[in-house]
Parts: sequence; structure tokens; C-alpha cells
Amino acid sequence: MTHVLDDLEARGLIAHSTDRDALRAELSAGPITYYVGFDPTAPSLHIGNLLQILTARRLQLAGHRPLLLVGGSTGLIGDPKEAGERVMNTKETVAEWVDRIASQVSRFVDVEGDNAATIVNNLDWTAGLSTIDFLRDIGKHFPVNRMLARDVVSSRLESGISYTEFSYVLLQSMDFLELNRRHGCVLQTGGSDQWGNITAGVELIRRADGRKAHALATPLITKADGTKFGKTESGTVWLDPELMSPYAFYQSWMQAEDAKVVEYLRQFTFLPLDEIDRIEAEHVEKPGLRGAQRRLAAEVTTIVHGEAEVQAAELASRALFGRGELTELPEPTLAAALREAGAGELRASDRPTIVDALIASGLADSRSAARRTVGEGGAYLNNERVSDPDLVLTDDLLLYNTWAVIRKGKRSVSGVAIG
RNA sequence: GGCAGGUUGCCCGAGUGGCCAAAGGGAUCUGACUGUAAAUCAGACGGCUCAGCCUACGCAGGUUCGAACCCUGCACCUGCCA
Repeated sequence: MTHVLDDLEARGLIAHSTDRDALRAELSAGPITYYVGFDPTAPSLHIGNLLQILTARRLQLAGHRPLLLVGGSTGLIGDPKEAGERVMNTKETVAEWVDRIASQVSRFVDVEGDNAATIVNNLDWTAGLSTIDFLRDIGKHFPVNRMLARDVVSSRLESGISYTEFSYVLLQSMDFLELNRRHGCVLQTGGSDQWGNITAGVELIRRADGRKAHALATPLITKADGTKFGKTESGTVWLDPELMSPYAFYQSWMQAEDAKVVEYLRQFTFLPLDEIDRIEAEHVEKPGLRGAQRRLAAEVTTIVHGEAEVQAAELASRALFGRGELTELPEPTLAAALREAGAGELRASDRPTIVDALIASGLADSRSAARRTVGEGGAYLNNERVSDPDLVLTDDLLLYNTWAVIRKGKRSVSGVAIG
């Protein structure tokens, strides 16, 4: 059987690690306990976090025991980022997000069995901690000169960084130490942006307790142009169906770039590598068929939202993006597809125009934007370009006297029900 | 506490009394080409009851026919000094 490190390597999931041979030996010697943390900076995790969850899952499938940490305390402090000081959220908000993220994350791993995953919250060991103890036991191991030399910190020295955020690394390091003591946790994984925080924890464990621990970082997932992957025109790709519909989630993967889609298949799915190689061969041969994108979208959406949602998303996508005439779609299919795509509602008595429809369907943010779209030739009603912003959507223009398929540009489709 | 500099649209950044909804770049959107891909080229990019009006250049006032630009106070940021 392939060593889990080799699998991770082959999937392009290892950007950095501490002593690779020692880590390999430790993983081979028997089940180890490892952890990955998520700070509650939003009510839901996004696909950047998904990569971390899936990596944790791969290790669990290899027999190791995951600890999934939700940052009830670190979320109150804020990991410094280059863009500048974070906005502090209230304790109530953070507590609510902790709950949501804890339940979200636990769906992706086994929480029963020999190597069951455990959800932990770092608020458990920081809430009662006194400042004096913290400074004596943890702070003593952190040379400020080295903290200042860290990239994130030095980049913030000009623009400013609060003591709060400056101290963040101590808390995350303490988490690793604490999990090492409580659960024998010997490995922390995370994104490469967490490398500094993770290795600081490794070092703290060595200094404080004289024990050895490991760090493993996944690469930053990028688009072909090198910018961060995981944003669409509408923003972050969320895992929570309330923040992003399964259909929209599915579509965001459907629109993956040719140059990257195979990489994503390796990183975000559990498909065997030889099967991905076959998909790649077809993809290289006929990229226009978008077979790799279709497969990627189906696989990842299954992992996150389940098979039923995938079928609905596929059906809707085929109906709305298919070559066939919209008029040939049976009404139930059409209605389901449009609901899936986030259709809105309008009243016929208000004599709604194409501009109203663009807004109601969620395709335009304002009337100005909607008018602009029409003016640019980017607005379509039932796949026919509309050039008059004042066009009223009368009965005869609707499908089944009710539905209007509204499209903006080539890849944003939604609709409205007019009753 | 003192002194100096700063706070501009989604982001970066120019503008120092009228020609400013505000240069330039990025992001984003649309069109052409395509395959729900990329690259390229072109256009758009505060809001609205849209050839006009309203709101905007940290906040609140003031000077002026007229202010993002001048004055006063306040807040925050950066640096130097104490």
C-alpha cells in the first residue's frame, strides 16, 4: 500500500514539512495523533479550509487520529495578515461561529471507530489561564527579536500591528503544546500561510518539554495566473449551503481553468491517481468537452453537499447550459433548474422589465448595473439578447406563462417566476 | 504630552479652490474570439424616477458665488522626541 506521505506528495499537497524521513518513520510506526485548526472568522468554512479538512481525512483514512481544532480563543485574537489589522468580532459572534464550524467540520471525518476524530476548542485551555502564567510558561520561550523577523510581522511594522495580533503566534503554539500534552499530538498540518505558526509550535514543544513534533503544510491553491483560488465574481466559495447554494458551488468548480483542473482533481477529490491520469488524458485530448471540470464539480460537490444535490445541480446545469431549446424543457425540469439557480419572483401586475428581472434573479446588484448590462449587450431573456432596458416581460415572452430564464453574459444564468 | 506626516471610490494610488463622480493601475463585469477554459483586443465600472438629479474624498462645523482641495475642532494611523 502506498505510504500516505507519498500519496500526499503525488497529489501535490505538500508544500513544506519538517524532517521528512523522521515524519515518514513516525507515520509508519503506527497510528499517530495530528491536528489542524480553523479559526472562526466567518459563519462558514470555505474551500481553502476544505483542502485542510480533506488532507486531515486522507491521514485519517491511513489510520491516524485527527484532532480538529476550532479556535474559540484564537478567533478572538486574530491571526495577523498582511492586509492589516483585523476587525474584532464580539465574543457572542465568535461563539456562534465556533458552533457552526465545529458541526460543519465534523461531517467530513469519522467521529467513531478506533481512530475517531475529536473536535477540540482552544478556549478550553485558555479561558482560565492567567496572564502571569501565560507569560511565564509560554512567553518565556519566544524571543521577540525572532518574532519581529517573521514575514507577516515585519511587513506590518510600517503599517502597524496591535500587541493582540502580534501575540497570536504564542496562542497557536500553545495549542500545539497543549494537544501534545493532552492527546500526544505529534503533527500539525495546515496551509502554507500557517507554516510560521506551525513551526513555532514545534519549537515550543521542543523548548518547553524537550519533545519532538512535526509540521506539514499544503501549498496555497492558486489559479493559472498565480492568484488565490477560491473566489468567484460573487466572492468566497462557501461550504455552507445557506451562504452558497449547492448549484452555485457546483458551478464554481465547473468553471475551473483547463490548466488547473487536473491539479484540483488530485487535491480536492479522493479519486485514485490512476483514474485521474485517465481523466487527464481525455482532458488533454478534448478540453472542449469539459469532462475534467464536470467530474471535479461532481466529486467535490458530493463530498460537501451529497449526491442528491449533485444530481439537482447537474440537471439544472444541463438544462440551463445545454444546447437544446429552452422551450423543449418540460416545465418541472425548467422550474427545478431555475430554483436551483436561485431564481427570484416578480408580480405580473407590476409590469416587470428586464432590468427588474436581472435584479430579482440576483444577477445584478443595482438598477444601474442591470441597465449597464443591457446596454453592453450582455442581457438575455430565454437565450435571446435583449437590447431595450424597458422591455416588459409580458406573458407571451415567458415559458409556460411563468418562467423567464435570465442570463448575464455567458456563464451566469438564473431566472424569475412571474405570477 | 510635544512635533511632523497621513486618512480619497472594491483595493492600491494621483489630485491641493471651479474644467472632479475624481488621473493611473489592479480586481470585477460585458462584448468580440471560444468550449460554462486560457490568452488577446475593445468597452464599462457610486446610486437613482438616468442626456437630469442625488450621494461621495476619516467625522463635525466654518470661510467662499463655488471645497476632496483653505480654516477650526475631533477620531484613528505612522514616524521622531519626551
